[in-house]
Amino acid sequence: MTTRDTLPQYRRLYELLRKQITDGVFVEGDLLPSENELSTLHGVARPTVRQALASLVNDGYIKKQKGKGSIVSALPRGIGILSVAGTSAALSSMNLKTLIVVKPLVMRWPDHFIFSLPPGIRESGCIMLERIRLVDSKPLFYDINHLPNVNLPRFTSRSFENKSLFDILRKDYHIQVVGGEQRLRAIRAGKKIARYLQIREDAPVLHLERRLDTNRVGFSFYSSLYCNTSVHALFGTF
Amino acid sequence: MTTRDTLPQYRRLYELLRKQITDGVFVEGDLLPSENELSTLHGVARPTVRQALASLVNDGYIKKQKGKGSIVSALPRGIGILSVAGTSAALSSMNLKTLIVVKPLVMRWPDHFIFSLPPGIRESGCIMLERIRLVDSKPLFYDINHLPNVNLPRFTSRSFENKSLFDILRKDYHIQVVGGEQRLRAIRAGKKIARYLQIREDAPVLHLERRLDTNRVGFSFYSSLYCNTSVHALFGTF
DNA sequence: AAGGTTTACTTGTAAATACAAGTTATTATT
DNA sequence: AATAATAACTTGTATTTACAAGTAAACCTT
Repeated sequence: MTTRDTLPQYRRLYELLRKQITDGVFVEGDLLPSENELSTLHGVARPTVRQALASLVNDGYIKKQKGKGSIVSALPRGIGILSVAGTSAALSSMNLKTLIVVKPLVMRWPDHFIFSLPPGIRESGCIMLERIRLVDSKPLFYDINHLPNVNLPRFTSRSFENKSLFDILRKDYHIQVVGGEQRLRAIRAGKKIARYLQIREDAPVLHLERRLDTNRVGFSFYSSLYCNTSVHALFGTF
Repeated sequence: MTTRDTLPQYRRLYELLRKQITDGVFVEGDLLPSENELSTLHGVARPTVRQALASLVNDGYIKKQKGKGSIVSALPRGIGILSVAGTSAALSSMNLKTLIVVKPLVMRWPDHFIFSLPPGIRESGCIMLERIRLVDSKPLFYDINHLPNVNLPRFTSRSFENKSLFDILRKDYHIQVVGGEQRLRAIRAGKKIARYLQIREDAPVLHLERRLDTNRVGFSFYSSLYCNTSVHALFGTF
């Protein structure tokens, strides 16, 4: 059970301000109420307010300037690559469609997996999911995801059409990405990648491999993404 | 009026602990001294210690666990160019050399710069710096940096041999990167890039363009980096 | 010896207070 | 009217104090 009643005050203030920003109560360039104002407004001490604001800075919602105030940043935070968010969030403004290449499938972990697996994970196998993301009807990403096959009820029967894997994990399974590791390479497209992305063989392709760590201890999942960057660059803020 | 040339206490403690971690005084899995110990050791209050530790957490050097302590994380094994801080740490363990292609040079900003410049920056020109980084005597990346030519005394006469631009800005000018924007592409190496990186023309190359925002208002600098990822992948944690 | 309990640590949250330092609008001076 | 000084804000740094909550080892009890 989640302790929403016992949520720390600074966390509650963070959630409130975050919602106000995402809901458009404050827009880019706006100044938040000053720390003292927020302090009296919500009946907490200034250090508590500062703790909330520090989290907002950390997550890229605001920037602070000494002597001036807390300035709201641009909302469409294209995150994606460096921060903790999925690729769907980064592309929300675009005409994005998802094509399922391989539906969620329980299988054995690959023998030579790029990342080392935590103990006890390999035994129960993994769930694999392959998708192609289309932007303006042209294939842009091809991504392969591997998740530990532990305590994810009805996962394989879920629909992943035009849905963010991150969102499904967060909303339906209360799993949040809290960090991870990534490796980036520019490679030549092989036969398979060239076919999926509809590009020439040997065309340069971005290959991004990621381990996504979550709030569930020992639960990390893995993403291997191939991206045709000839038209769209991968874009991100951090 | 003399500007205070001393760092804030929490910054100084951050630098000290950071150095001890990168120097191997503390290795992965070690516990740092407790907050109270650090407090009495360095003669600062615990909130000040916590401020320093929070920065170390933010930069990925440690992880904190309630009831246990501050646990030193593993240093990035690859080329940690994607992390906001701690780039030099990743490189220090490797046989890294830097070759200056173009020494820091004051010039006009390029007419068609990839990023839009803040107001008042274009007028005073920019400092450009081109380098090639060699790992095990083989060129790995070629990077072009543009910095605003404002209030950076003696910058052009500094040595950048085997030194991180981030470190010099942070330590000598109190400029810290607080965020930014990046664009990633996989491209084919042109003549110039192929020569600099000693690879075949048309070989796939990673192109990373970044705007680095700092704690100094209006002071952003820019980096364009070409990387041969055939041997080493670009590595990052988040 | 094995098990649970206590105790002494650790970090997390929160408050009140103080002053430094940057920004901006107002006021006073020239 | 233009300029300089001032006042009234803002965030930044730092201390002290207090208690809550998680961890682990020492301690008892069985």
